[in-house]
Amino acid sequence: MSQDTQDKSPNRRVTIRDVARLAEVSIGTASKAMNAGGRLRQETRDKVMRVAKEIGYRPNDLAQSLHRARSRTVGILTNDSFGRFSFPIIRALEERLADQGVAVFMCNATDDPARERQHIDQLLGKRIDGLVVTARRSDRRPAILVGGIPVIYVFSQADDPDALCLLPDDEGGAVLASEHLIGLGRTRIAHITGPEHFEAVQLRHRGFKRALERAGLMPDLFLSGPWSEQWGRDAVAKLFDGADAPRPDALFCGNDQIARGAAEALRDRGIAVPKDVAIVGFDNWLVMTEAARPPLTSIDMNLPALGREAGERLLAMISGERETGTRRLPATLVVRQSTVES
Amino acid sequence: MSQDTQDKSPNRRVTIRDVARLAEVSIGTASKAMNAGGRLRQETRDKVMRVAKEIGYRPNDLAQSLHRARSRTVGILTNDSFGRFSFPIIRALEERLADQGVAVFMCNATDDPARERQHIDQLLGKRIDGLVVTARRSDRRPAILVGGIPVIYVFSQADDPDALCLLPDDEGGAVLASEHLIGLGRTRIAHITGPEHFEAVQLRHRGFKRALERAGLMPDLFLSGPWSEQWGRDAVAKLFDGADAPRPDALFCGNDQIARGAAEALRDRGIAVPKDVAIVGFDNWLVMTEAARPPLTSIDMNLPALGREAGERLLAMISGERETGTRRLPATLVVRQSTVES
DNA sequence: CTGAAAGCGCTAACAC
DNA sequence: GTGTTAGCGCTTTCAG
Repeated sequence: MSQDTQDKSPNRRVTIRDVARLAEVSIGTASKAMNAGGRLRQETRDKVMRVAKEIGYRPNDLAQSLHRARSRTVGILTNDSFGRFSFPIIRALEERLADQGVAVFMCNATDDPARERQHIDQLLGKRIDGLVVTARRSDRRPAILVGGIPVIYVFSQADDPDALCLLPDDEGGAVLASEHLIGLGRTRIAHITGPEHFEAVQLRHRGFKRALERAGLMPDLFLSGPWSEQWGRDAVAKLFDGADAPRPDALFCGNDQIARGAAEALRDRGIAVPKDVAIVGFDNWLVMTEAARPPLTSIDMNLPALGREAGERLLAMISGERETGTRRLPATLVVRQSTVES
Repeated sequence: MSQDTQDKSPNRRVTIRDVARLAEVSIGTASKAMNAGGRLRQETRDKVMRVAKEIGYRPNDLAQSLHRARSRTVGILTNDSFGRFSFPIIRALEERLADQGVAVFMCNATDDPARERQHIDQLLGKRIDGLVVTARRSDRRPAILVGGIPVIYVFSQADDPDALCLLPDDEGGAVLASEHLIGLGRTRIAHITGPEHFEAVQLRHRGFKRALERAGLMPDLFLSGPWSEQWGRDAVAKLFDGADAPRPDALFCGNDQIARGAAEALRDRGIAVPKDVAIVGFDNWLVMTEAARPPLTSIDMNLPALGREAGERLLAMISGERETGTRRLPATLVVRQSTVES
């Protein structure tokens, strides 16, 4: 019994030495047999493999890593406490790396620099081959200084021009949204969005202006506030309960929560969506877009694609390629009933 | 330049040998100095430490792990593709473990058994000291067979009685919700919830019945459907648009989405919440509870507490304690305006 | 109090 | 073809 609890490592302690002994070959031969390389009689190779499988041998990555100077391990440092944006990215990243046998350490720093440093130290101790940094907001952050290992910033930007940053194309997404509304024949389009200090807000605003100006429309309806449904409702009150200025016939919202709030507020006023007013959101957050009445057309930032790309670039950097600069990945328009009658 | 790119490991390759050489001591002495143990002249210890700091020495965890048979590393395997439930758990778990210098490998299996096996193999190769398994639903799953390392199931259950499973107390949460409504003087309480095959649905239903029966009320209003806002709206239609049976004066909903849909549907009908009908949701998902009109009273499963507890139990198991069985952690009631006028 | 040396599990270079 | 051996970086007896 106490034997039983102590001895709870049936196949963990199985070493290549054991395989070699049982297969009646040298330890070097056994090693060669396991790794595809090396000239070996097929017979010998087979015998070794068979024995290895039988006794449940599993090479010790730690020992391997010690030898090659690669741990096949990377770290991911996130500051998005809620996880809404980082989770899809991390998931796709992890998936992409797992395909190459690279495992991912997850660290959450919650915007605490001390915690962040502590995590990085720990990761360096574990000899990670690379590091991915994510954040809640895509505003600039101080670069992380780790001696010599590749770092990549996803959904986040470092203030170092040599850093590689991967971001969604906010401006392009805004153009997509605006042109969709313009294509629908709308001419009084308002942009209701989040706090102006977000770079994403500025970029989306710029895309909005660009699209409207190109179409000969005035991009004069711009409202900035918090990222909440309540703000969506309030903004609609401002736009529609006012005196006599011509009312908007379309809303491009900075996120889906604002869009949903706006949709509800219009509904409360008996204004028909999309007939009287069309709405486009941003994020394509299904719990919002699909539950809203009507379901919301929205811009998808393709976060999983961002995560996959990050994985690929990181692998490239680990194998020696040098990558720098800011790259933006395209967003996509997802049409639902808030712009097009079903 | 090419020198520069090649040589991008300023302090990664610094070994204890270098420290020893520069501090003019033997390598064994240097080691003793780094680790608190061992009898050493303070002077020597200080010199070693100083040199170590100067040249940016950081012990190689891989080498250490090879020696002790502990990697100070655990794996977490998740099947929650959306991340809504698992993220808070993982976050708290990671935090708890990081405090003890244990790093966490994150693996997402997305309910694919082959992928899951592959991940586990990889983790075993990395010699993790323990494994945490999470899932989207808290229904039973086949136990994971890993030779001898501690496994713990969080927000998920294995069909092995020897497994340690940590879950929220669904039944207790339902009692809390129901008693809150009963305490408000409501007598016709309906339970609108998710699909019956979820164990959580059954448990919450049981708690609901228990509380009502104890109060001498009839728990006869039970509606099961999908986990969506739409279902919340539909259920309200069934309950309130019907003929002449006395209408409910309170709704206990299986999650916050259903609760929000119900609140909206009541609003559409001009039924006052909480005056005419009080509503309690489940999950305390802020984007739902706070955006709803009125904001929703809800049951919080305390996911972070669950994650922390998982971390603690896992550490205990790693240091040899034996833990088995299913443990449920208490839920909490969070009161908002859907039950109590502000 | 400090140095020397064995060995954790594995790989790669070199003998045989 | 297969065996031997020297490390990867570190800790830990065991001598001195």
